[in-house]
Amino acid sequence: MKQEDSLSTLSLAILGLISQNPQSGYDIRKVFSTTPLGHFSSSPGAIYPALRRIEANGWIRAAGRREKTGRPRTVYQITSRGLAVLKRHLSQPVTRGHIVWHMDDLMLRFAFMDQIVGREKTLRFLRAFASEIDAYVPILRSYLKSATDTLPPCGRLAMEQGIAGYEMNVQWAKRAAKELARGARDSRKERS
Amino acid sequence: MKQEDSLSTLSLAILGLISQNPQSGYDIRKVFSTTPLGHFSSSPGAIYPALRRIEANGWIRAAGRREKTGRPRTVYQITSRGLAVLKRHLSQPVTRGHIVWHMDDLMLRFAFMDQIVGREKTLRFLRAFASEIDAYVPILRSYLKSATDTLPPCGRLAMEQGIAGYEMNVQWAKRAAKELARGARDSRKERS
DNA sequence: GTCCGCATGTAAGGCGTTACATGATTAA
DNA sequence: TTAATCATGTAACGCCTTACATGCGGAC
Repeated sequence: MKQEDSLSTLSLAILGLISQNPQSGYDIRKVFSTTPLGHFSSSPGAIYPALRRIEANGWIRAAGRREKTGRPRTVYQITSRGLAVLKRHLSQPVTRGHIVWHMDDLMLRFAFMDQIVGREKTLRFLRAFASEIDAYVPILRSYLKSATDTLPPCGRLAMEQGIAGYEMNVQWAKRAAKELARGARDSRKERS
Repeated sequence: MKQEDSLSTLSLAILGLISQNPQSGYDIRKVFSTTPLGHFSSSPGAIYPALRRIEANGWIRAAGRREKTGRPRTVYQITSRGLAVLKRHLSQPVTRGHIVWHMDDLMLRFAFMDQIVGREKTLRFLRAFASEIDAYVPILRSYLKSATDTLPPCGRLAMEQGIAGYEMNVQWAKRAAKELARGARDSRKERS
């Protein structure tokens, strides 16, 4: 037993990819090693055991070996339980803890969110993301101000880099929300 | 045997802190849990074993238990071998691999660099950092352009966030280099 | 004398890394 | 046939996480 709703970052990436379309371990490795999503593992020693774990939890299942072309592959597809877990994970609220310690997980959630839980929730996510950071940045700033005398110059600059990163994320999230909202309006228009 | 020159991120953080001034595991935990450097562990199960490993490598040594006030502490100080390892790690060239997979290590290196290997090398580091990213961003952009049709909208936006982060880092590095160079000039003037 | 905070630790488990191993298929 | 590529795996190791344990000191 275990299998709570919690997903490691790698499991999230794999489950998200498989949810988009069924694929094999090799396919996933290629995505990780050839696309910029590949700030991930991509090593067989990470991927295949992870697939086993996810399968053991009943979140994916092997759907037929081998293609017509020849070499045996194992293509996995997501199960309904897997989809439920993914949805739950993607629906988690954005907390300060996520902002500070799990930014990578947040971005991954965002990347899959639209297709799994819909545009509406994605927009809410972006707003929560931006406002959590907005609340956090002043704290960092005030720490920086209070420590600026005791900090070595490079320590201060390193902190400024961190703050600049957070501010960039706020700007990005606002822009992204605008674009996605516009996209939603457009597609409503198209449908009508 | 092992103990090559490679330092895990946590080891680097700990060794760097101890190099600045001798301190105990508890001190380090406080730094990690109370300052924004604390996107690190801070849990005893991480810190104390790490201190043991570092000590076993001969990079730090316990320098007297207990303060005058009472409670027994174990204060560590860096050894000459530890300083050599730290210097070697901080002197590594900046590669694309570091940019993509180990940005946290790079920033940590930067934070300690000034005091350990000097202003000159720190400036060289910042320039190399900026130019490695400058060379990488166009690759990301061209990938984005080529994949923009097949990517879901959120996938594209997530990639844009990554690119924006890299560009922010370039700007930051240039500004930081300017400030540090100015600081160097000023202190030369003061000395004269 | 009890309770809380300081300071250090340990044990079990999970997971990623590196490196090696294995078969099967296609191209030369 | 040999080599290269596809596709999947395994074993050893390192290290972090979580959770629990322990002893001492000061405050009331």
